[in-house]
Amino acid sequence: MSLKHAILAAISSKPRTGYDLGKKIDGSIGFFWSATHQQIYKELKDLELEGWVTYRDIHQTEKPDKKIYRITTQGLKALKTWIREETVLPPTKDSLLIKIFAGKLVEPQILIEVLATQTRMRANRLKRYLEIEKEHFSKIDVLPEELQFQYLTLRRGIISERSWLDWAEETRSFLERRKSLMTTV
Amino acid sequence: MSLKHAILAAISSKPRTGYDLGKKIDGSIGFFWSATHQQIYKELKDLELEGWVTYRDIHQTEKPDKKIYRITTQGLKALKTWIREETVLPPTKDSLLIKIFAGKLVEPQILIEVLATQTRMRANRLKRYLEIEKEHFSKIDVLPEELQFQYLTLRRGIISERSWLDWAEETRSFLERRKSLMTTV
DNA sequence: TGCAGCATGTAAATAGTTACATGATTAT
DNA sequence: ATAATCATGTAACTATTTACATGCTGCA
Repeated sequence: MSLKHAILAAISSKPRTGYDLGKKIDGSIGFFWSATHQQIYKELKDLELEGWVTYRDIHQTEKPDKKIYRITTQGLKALKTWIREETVLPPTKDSLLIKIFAGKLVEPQILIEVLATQTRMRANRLKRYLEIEKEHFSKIDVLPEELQFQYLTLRRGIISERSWLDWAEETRSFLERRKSLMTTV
Repeated sequence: MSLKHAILAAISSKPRTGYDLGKKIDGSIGFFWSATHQQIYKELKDLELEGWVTYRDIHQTEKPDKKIYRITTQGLKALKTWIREETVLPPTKDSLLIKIFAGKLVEPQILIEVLATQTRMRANRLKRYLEIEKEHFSKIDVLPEELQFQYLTLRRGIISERSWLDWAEETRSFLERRKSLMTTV
């Protein structure tokens, strides 16, 4: 699929190690793709065989040696070509929605708790995103070009978490209403 | 993963064929899980071996024979148990965001077009959702219980498509600004 | 002493996609 | 004639997850 391209995009602005890519923090791959380190190492190996990336071995004494990967001219070309190709809508896969859908099978309180836990996680994520926005992207028009694009992907995260929380509030109030209906009858 | 549970949830309210589940229209599996028919047929077979669903062969003369699957008592129990278990946040995987992230590699016009195409698709999806809302869920409080829960998942779809479109507008205006900057200089 | 962070991987299993296959009916 | 709809599947491949593995450094 496009883990390949996610990696290419992430190292196109700045060479990185597989370990860095796996950490998913900062303005890297994490905003748009999730992958385990095992998968990333494998993909980097494949990308190297394909000639789309190269790496340099860095020997370290205090820490394990590492490989810094950079994109090649061919890799850059492949990435640019891919950008012009058709973009599919990401598939929907959300197990919380399965639970909500089947919600009448359990007591309202159960769903309220499930939703509350997810809300906490989403709210934390939003908070993290807003901190990144404040720290790194407050003066958007004087930012280097590639950071401006990275900011657009961060904005996607912020907007989408906010709207998730809106839905959660709507849903919570429905569940609370239902709960009180069931206990008063 | 949870295709199993998505199927259980979908047939818990009403027995269905694999074909029905694969169509993803209406108030079924499509709001929260996407899967090809091949995968669904395989999963149904596994679910049957596990004793979580049973099916009846329906012989038809005008159309191919079919199997109607229904959830078993064990299946229902398994589904209820699963609802109480920890819910993970769905992984982010959006190839459009990869393209935006690497946006400075191509001319602004390219990205504008890529975004416009996705916007059209998302707007259509939203329109479809709003039509379903109007047709099936306008009088929410007199709806049978399970439909109320289905409506919550539809609301998720509506809210999330709307917020996507908000972000797209923000992004489009950024790209247009950038485009005009590049052509005037 | 024990755990977190750095850094890289192999192996096995599960999940998901793509290609191929069949065959009747109904609508254009 | 051609395509779409109904309906179910197998086979091959690719993508992803989970479990296991190593070893050093610095901190509590």
